[in-house]
Amino acid sequence: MLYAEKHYTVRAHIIKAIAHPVRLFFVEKLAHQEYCVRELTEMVGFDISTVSKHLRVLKHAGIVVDDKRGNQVFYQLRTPCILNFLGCIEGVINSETSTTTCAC
Amino acid sequence: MLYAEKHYTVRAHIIKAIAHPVRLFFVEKLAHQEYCVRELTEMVGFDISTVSKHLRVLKHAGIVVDDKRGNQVFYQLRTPCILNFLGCIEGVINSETSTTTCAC
DNA sequence: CATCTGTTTGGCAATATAGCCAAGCAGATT
DNA sequence: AATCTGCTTGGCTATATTGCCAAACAGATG
Repeated sequence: MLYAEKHYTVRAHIIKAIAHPVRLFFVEKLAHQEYCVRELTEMVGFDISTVSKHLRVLKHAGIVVDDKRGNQVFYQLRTPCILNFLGCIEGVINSETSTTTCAC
Repeated sequence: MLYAEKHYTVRAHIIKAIAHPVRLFFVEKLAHQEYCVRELTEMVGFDISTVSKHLRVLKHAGIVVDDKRGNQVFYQLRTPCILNFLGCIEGVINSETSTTTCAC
């Protein structure tokens, strides 16, 4: 058996963190500038507790960092290279033929 | 609200397809050569029905293609750029400081 | 200190996911 | 046709995820 489960579990955990519409949106927003929880909440229209939990998932995965200033918590993308990955997803969406190559 | 839910749902669906240890392993294996279901099953040690369902998830997401030859079904990576994405995940794992840049 | 804003946490219900087994289907082979 | 191998599908249980509400907590401000 060639399958090193732990190796792939670690990586899958990180990928899973961005495998949700709201969290994916946050990753893109937080790539350009930092936002506090309330601002992000207004953007997506979910309950603030839901947003807080999504941000915790991203933080735990090492994708974003938080910075508490006053009574606000600002989140920011920690690993900008995640964006390149997202370009790759566009390739999957746009490719029509089999075994297509894409921009990234 | 700036959040275009459908746009992100489509992309999250694709990412979710590779956000599982076994499927991530398959993506890497199938990038180098095609394998049939039985071969992949032997590699991971799960029930063949479980493996078949994982492959269906990858296929539905447009990440792999299948090719039936005789009574075997061969799977192959359809969008090799997915591999670049995985390099990015290594960056997340290895980065210690905040807002790190990585290779990709 | 009381209160207001901003955030997190706990708990719950609804839904989705992952694994196995059993059964079904499709080509091969005899 | 019977059977064998290879794969998929259906069904089930266990677990994980996602959303909300309510409550708790932390700084700010009055």
